Amino acid sequence: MLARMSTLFLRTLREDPADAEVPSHKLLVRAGYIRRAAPGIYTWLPLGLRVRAKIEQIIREEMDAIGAQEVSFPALLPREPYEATNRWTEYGEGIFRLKDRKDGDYLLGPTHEEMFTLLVKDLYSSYKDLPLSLYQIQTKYRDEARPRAGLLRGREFTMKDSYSFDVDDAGLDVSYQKHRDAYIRIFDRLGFEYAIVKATAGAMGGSKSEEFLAKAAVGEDTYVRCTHCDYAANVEAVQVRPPAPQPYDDVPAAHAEATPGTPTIETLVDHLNQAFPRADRPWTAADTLKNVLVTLKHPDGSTEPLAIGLPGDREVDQKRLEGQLEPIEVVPMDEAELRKHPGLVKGYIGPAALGEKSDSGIRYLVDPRVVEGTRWVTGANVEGSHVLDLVAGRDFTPDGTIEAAEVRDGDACPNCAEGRLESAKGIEMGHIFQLGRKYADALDLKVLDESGKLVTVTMGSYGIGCTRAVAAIAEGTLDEIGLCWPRNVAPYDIHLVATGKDEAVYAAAEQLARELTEAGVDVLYDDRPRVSPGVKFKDAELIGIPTIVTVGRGLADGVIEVKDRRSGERRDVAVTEAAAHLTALVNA
RNA sequence: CGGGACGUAGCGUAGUGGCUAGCGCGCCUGCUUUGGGAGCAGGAGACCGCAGGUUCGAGUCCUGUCGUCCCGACCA
Repeated sequence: MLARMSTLFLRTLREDPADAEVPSHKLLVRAGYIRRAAPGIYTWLPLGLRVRAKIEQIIREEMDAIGAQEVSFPALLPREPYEATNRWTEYGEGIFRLKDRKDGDYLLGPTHEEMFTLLVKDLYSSYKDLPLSLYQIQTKYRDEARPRAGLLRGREFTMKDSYSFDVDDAGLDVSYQKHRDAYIRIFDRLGFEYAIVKATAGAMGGSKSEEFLAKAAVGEDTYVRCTHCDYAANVEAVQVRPPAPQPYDDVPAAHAEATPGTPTIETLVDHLNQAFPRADRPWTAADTLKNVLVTLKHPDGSTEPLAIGLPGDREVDQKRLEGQLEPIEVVPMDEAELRKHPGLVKGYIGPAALGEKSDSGIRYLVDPRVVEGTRWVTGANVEGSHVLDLVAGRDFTPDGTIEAAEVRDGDACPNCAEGRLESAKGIEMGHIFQLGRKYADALDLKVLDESGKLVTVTMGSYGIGCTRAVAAIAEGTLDEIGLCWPRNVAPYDIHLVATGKDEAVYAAAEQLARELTEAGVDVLYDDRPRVSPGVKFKDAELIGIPTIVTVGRGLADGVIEVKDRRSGERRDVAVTEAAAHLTALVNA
């Protein structure tokens, strides 16, 4: 494949677009890969389309290699399948809905679990047909509240989504592992740094789930990894390891004390240290039990109050909380709602007024660190009063535990004894789930087993954001002067620049381009006759093809210049050797 | 949905209520130039986001609306 800059549909921009903030977004627009068409919706220009196609091809090859078969569903979908799984409602405003001329409901597919499930149900009915893995690379639509960072979070994007179908859990484990292995090969080939982390299942439902995160400062996901073992998890999925129950025989009975003017943890700790100083160590926020009230909003519109008890030195992490409650939304309880529970005194709420068996009847869940025997200072449910020496399991019993507290750097690793957690940001590039039987149940996908009995199929779901991958790879590889593609995804193998106005230069460059193309090397040839060398070099660096070859003043000495875009290293190569040298370089 | 910033030519921008809305990049024509975003000369290109309003007069002031970016909320 040979493309000529003189005719390529491309216009590079000298300045950053004003509406872009993230480096990959700026450069993809400046270098002429994409153009914004609408909020979160992009037009793909020739260069961008080639990168996307290369990424998709790598994904395709690795999916085919594990025996997954490619299909293609429509993007425009009827309402009914999504009704059966309740996602027409659960997805809320996140999906684009439309009507046909007969007033029938349609949607632009945000994901295709239902369609795959129904297709398999249509065609297969025996355990002998399984296992089966199907995939598609297709455009998805999600009406994001806030599209951002160019391609990183768009409202239209392409995704490879695949689904496995197995007759039992052991089979699902195998299918999951095959996909996991394929993903590792895919992301290795795509050429960027990533981490595999434990994840929550989110709106997809299901149990076991892992994410592939590209390491990036602009990433929207925060994950932690252990300094000691190989534990890694999205913060949403971190499960705190509860400490052992503590003996409390020598703890005095709980006693309420006057703590006037202490509605916040900070004021309370100050007061404790002044009024009730301890001999061994000062009071800290970690000695207090903070009770936070939230309102749960169910997809059907109903609401429910929830109280969360956690150590006073930790904030509630709403993402973590919602990750476990999905599709329920969580909002802080407002004043009006709080007033409906007269037993609750803002700033002085304590466990005595909480719990399903209490007067308030509000479900009370605590952080896993609040184990039996731990002693706390907490609200006495009276203005200006707190209870000291309140012992979990002795003086109060919560309705259960919940992972709602923020995860912090330095927290103990849930997996090993020694390790500490440290956090980093990442871009979610891939997500694999064991869905289990959620969709098969809802849509009645069953097969006959060996004994002629109907069994529900168990499924896995596996996604890779292709358009997001374009941005994430760009983000992870770019430098101060432009894009800098890994060889496997670069739009062309060689950027060939002819400088000057000497006819011989263009003739030599033309011949080299031809030789390379015949050897199967993709060449972007800058043949623009009246453009100055500086412009050509800047454009080449901006566009970011890994090898830049210049035919110019060296030609008189029989050499061309070969420059590595990333390292900037350059070397002269004899014209006569050039085609062979470059072909070997590209295929290395 | 809340907070902030902002909408002027393809891109980046200037513009105390007052002449024909200015500049740079890019684009077109001609001549010169050709190893680091060239020079000179001449051109084309803008219902100043949209809709109302105030005013003798609005890019400029007011109201509304749409849209963009950032932070938060939300979300593979």
